[in-house]
Amino acid sequence: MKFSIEATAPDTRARAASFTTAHGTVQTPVFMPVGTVGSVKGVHFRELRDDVKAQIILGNTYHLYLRPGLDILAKAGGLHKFIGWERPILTDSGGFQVFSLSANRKLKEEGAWFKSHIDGSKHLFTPEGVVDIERTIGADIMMALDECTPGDADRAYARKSLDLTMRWLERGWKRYRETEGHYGYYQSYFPIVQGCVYPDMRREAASRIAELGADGNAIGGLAVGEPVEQMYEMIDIVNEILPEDRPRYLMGVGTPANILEAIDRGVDMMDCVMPTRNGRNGMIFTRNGIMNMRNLKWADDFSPLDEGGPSFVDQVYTKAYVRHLFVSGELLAMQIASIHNLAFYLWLTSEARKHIVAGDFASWKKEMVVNVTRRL
RNA sequence: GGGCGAAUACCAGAGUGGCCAAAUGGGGCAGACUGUAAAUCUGCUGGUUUAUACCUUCGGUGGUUCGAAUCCAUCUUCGCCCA
Repeated sequence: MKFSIEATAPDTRARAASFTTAHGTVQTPVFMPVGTVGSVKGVHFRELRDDVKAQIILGNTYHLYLRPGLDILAKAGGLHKFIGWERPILTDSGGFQVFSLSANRKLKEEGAWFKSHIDGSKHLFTPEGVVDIERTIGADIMMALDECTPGDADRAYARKSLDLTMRWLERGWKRYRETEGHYGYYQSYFPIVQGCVYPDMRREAASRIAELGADGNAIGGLAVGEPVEQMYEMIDIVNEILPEDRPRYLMGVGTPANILEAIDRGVDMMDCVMPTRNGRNGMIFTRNGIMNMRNLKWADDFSPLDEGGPSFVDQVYTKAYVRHLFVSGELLAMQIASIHNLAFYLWLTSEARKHIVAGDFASWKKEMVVNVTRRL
């Protein structure tokens, strides 16, 4: 994977860069829409590409493995062909499901046993097996299998969890190095720094991962219950160590303000379900603040959803109409909100990039964090 | 003209002497959501700025009773049936 830095912002770790995969080049900082089961919920690819301007999207190994299953994905020629998305795809390993489906899984040295949420069947996810699955999916960026440690874990648990994640990483990395893509193109493999909220563990994990020399490196296990200031502290600590000449991916984060703070601390890639999930639930993020579209106050507000916003839905639809759609439970409400929020997130990261290049990122960020946090 | 039945909070609809400010559903209002088991979940929804507290409510009026949404009388309205 080719990674090149075009500019760095003074007094911060923020940088404008780009990396190139077999399915194209991605300009960073970048927000990556989440398409767990091979679909960014409610958003057509034409909208995703032309309106949202998504450069790369996520898929999920656990979900895709269960459905449609590897046979179908292999027959289709990989996920890109199956879903009709020609740009880069990153797959999460199932490590987050170790966290979010904790009631339905059991961790062993060999790997993570899951009880399928669909039919109750049992499945073993090993670090090696996950590489194999991600090879079959054909993701441009494959994530290592990890345990996403809860943010409130005590030291003892975090220690045990990190050690397991690191042992899994060695195994997954080995399998990655011994195998090749099934479809004739190169795939990257990103390790994930864990260590909960403990600086020493984070440093240790980051150091060991830095030595691996992977195409890019990820920070996981954040925004999972710990205070936001602790999250920022961990990002700082880890990014001090992770190599500067490789993309850094902060997994699963976050709010618009989180994203700006992460970029400030040297993060290049981010993903989160927030713009789509919260969008479906009526929340609209804008550069002027956050709106709950179900609120009565929008009932007769006929101004555009987000005047001057980056998406066509921002100009075409009024707040009053979008509120009406949400209150009425219309599908269109969720589509509009998802398109808007994703377009806003992508706008936010591309705007951050512009200001990094222009050299005024720090002041722009400071003001923008206040704006995007406001409740309208 | 006669007979029967029904009237409960924004709506629908339980409740048939005290545990009823009144089930449940809908609607309404607000909140949550961070590598998606989420078009989901949680609160509130008579008034008193807080309430395990008080006040006002179950078509109207008048009774019975220590106590009535619940029993009695009567009126009103609506529905069904017979003329």
